[in-house]
Amino acid sequence: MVEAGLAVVRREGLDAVTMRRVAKELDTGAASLYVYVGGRDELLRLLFDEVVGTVRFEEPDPARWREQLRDLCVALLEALEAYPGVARVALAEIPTGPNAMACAEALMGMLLAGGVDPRRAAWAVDVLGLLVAANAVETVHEQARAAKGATPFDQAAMRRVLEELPADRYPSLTCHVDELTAGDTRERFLFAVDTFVDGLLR
Amino acid sequence: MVEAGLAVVRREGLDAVTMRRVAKELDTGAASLYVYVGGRDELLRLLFDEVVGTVRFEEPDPARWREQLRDLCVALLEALEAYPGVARVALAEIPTGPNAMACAEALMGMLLAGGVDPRRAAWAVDVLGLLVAANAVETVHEQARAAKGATPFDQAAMRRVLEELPADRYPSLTCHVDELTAGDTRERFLFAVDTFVDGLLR
DNA sequence: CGCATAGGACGAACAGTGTTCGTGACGAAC
DNA sequence: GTTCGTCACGAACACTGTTCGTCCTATGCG
Repeated sequence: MVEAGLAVVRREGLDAVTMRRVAKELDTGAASLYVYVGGRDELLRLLFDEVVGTVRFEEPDPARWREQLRDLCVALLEALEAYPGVARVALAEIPTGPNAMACAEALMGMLLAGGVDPRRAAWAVDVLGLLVAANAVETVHEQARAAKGATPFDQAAMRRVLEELPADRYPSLTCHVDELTAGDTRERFLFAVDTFVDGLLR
Repeated sequence: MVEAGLAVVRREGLDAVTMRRVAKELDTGAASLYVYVGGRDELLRLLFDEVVGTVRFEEPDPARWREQLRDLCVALLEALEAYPGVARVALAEIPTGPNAMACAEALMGMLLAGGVDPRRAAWAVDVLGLLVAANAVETVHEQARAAKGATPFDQAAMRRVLEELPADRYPSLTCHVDELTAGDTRERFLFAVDTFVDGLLR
């Protein structure tokens, strides 16, 4: 059943995951699903945890912790991007599924291995999760627009908006249009994670 | 009309902002709204920009730029928290309203005043916006649960989840329950912003 | 072997949602 | 006074999540 839900997400996105749609995927009626799952929200939570469960990670190694942390964040982002919209579930409420907890455990372990003190490490786990989820959501919307509209990237639209801004009221923005539209989502995501970890190390 | 929408948001949250509900607030029918606004999405965009427009900020001052940046982020967060759910609009797509752009302009100006090079500053504006929006969404959900359930804070629920975790599979998490549940949302938000800016300064 | 009972499956219905269409009413211009 | 155009809006459409009550099956029991 989770499998059927994931198939729908992969093909048509999270919004297409309605009880009737998933039921049709299983050749049954919508009401039958309520025997196995409490409701749509619970189904979405299960889907999210299943997606998070697809990422594999290694034991924290003090010698390579930063690389490991980076890799884990990227792997998480890629997993969430493969199932468009699922990241929104993580923003709706703090995930507490077993796979999500395993991921948090790994993040925490890596930060501790890096010598970050427990308090800052604990809060950093939260922030990193937020960054991954928020970035995944943004990427998905970009993909959706790319698939529908003519512009392959959202950068063009953003550039147009910036160029039409009055230069007298928005001097800093209009002076740096190139910088503001530079880089793809992956680069920007790595920038966010890397500078945040930089900050963790003072 | 935006005013009516904001009144509904303030009292009942973003989910209560339906076309029929806003129409009733204006003593008219839902169909009449489509004369002034393209659809629900556009209405939500207008609401978001209006909320962002309530925050006031000063000219970037190289001597106090970090304090100014912090204050602006906090002001933004508080504005979004006052209108529960509106922050979700910013996560659904990159805001391009005039007030949002003015805010981005101010952020960019402060970062540039602080000597951050334009490229990193441009990307940082994005990340800070994401952090504010994501944090606002999280706070709202906490407020909603506090208003409905018995637990005044979500911390108790989180603590319960952590304490029921098997210690052998989640050693780092179960060892640091106190750190993971410490601090309120405001503290955690300031931590995120401050360490990110720390990272910007190497 | 026959029957009863429990449990899952599911059609229909309810109360909503965003959006559109066609009708109506009101006011202004000629 | 008549006509025209613009705005207002009730009703309808195609959906949504969820629940209720019925039906059918399949298994355990006598």
